[in-house]
Amino acid sequence: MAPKWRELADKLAEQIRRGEYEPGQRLPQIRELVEAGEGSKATVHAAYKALEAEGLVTSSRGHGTVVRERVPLKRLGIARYDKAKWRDGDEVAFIADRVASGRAYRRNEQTQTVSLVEAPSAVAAAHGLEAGAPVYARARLVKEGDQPTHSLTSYYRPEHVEGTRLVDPTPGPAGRGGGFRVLYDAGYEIDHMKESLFARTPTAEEVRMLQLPPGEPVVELHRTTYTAAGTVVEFAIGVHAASRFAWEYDFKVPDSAQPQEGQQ
Amino acid sequence: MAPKWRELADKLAEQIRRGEYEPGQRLPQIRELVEAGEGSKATVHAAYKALEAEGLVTSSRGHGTVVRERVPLKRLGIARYDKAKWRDGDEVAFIADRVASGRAYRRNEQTQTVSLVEAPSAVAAAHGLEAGAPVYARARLVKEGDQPTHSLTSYYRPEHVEGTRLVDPTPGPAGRGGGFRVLYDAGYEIDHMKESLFARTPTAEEVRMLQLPPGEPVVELHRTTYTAAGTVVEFAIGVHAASRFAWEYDFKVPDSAQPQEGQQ
DNA sequence: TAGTGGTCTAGACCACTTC
DNA sequence: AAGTGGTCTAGACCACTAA
Repeated sequence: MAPKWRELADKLAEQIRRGEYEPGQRLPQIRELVEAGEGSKATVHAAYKALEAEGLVTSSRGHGTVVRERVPLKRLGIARYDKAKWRDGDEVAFIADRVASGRAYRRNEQTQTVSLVEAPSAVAAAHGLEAGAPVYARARLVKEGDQPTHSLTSYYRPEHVEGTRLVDPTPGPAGRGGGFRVLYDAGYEIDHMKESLFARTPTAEEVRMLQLPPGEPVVELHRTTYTAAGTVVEFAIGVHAASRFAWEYDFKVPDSAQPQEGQQ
Repeated sequence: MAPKWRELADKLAEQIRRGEYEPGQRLPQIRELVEAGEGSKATVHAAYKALEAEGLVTSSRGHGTVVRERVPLKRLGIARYDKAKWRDGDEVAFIADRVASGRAYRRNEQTQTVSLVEAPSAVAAAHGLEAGAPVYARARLVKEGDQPTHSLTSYYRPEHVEGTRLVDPTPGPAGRGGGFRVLYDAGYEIDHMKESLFARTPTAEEVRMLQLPPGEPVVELHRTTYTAAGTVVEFAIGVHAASRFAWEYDFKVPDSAQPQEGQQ
């Protein structure tokens, strides 16, 4: 026998899925359900909290508990890194995702801080440095309108970026073409990348910064960018609200018994 | 001012991170903290529940609340699909991950059911069929020892697999080489793939089936497999416990102004 | 100011594990 | 049987939102 709060949550979830409560609509007030005999206030509250953790509703004091909109995922393919965008065009590289998906660019949708820090171990490993070696960290919080969608922190070796716009701590994108363009102009043309992804529950700090609904997981993306010579010129860590993105990769089925073939 | 339960949870989380409580060790009993003046039982319980949702501890009745082990992520690269493994070798394709990471193969670590179903919309879209068209669904639950790690359901078009071992509903891997080998023998050699990933909170059913700790997210993987001619021969949906996997992809930075180059 | 969800208490009782 | 976390109640009070 499931606990009472679980049964109530399941009942409400079922009603939401059947469309009896539509996105944007309010669920019954907690006190109403208490009077209707669904349990004490704490019990009903536990059920509402479960629904919130499962991403079905959001609650706010003074307003009520409303059914969440189901926003379609933004699909991120590797085309967002197309050299033509940042090398030849006017686009700012790290808003390429948005451009690719047809959203308008608005100013000040990104805040940025640049600082010289001691490399955390993952960063040091990617750059082939010892832990604690000095690296430049360029952290930005990317928003879509008022809504933060992800944070992205790039780490650079000082000898690659000192004297460039990248270490100029002016808010906003690093000028035309963004960070990849700056590296290109400095003689470091990016050539290939490795992306590594995993999901986890957010820290309390991330919940605050990304304005995550309770229970929403995050996807952490580690991106290592190499020149043709194999030098790592950027290692970036992104933290994304899970419900807003999907990642897509195309590749040939490898065959270690055959020479490498062209990329899909 | 954060709620009392949040402050207590943060205090304990900090102690865990500092190593004052080591993995496997018990946290203080709820009643102890109540007596120590940390709040009422409900308050302390709320803090413990938050720690559990954040993946730091697991609680069980009669036993206590223990700090979780931090198991290293299994890294999944595309090498796990290497043709040499399933075409030439003895390995069963869908245990290739395990073999690659040095784990022994044990029998009966996989249950399997095969059935003819009406294609859900995502499946129909991938195969270029109309929703509701008949497809074979081969569902398995992959375990490592007693611990389920992910479920994987493959969808095939009937004309590709009828008469093969794939539609023989015997539990266990589909014989030497697994599903890709069966398709190969039937004249459908796989050539390239598309993988699409996103994270979400699990359904109640998935929590049960994958034995997920409360609050643990899942990663859903959609894998589309093509022949060289571009025919989709398999579309698979995997549901993975988030804390156990990371995915890795290598790729060239695309350049739409240049001809395609070799794959990294 | 009225109405909403959120927190907190004190205590009873339940369900599971371990001995 | 003893000890653990989990559920539940009844009610007080707090914090935020909207009219």
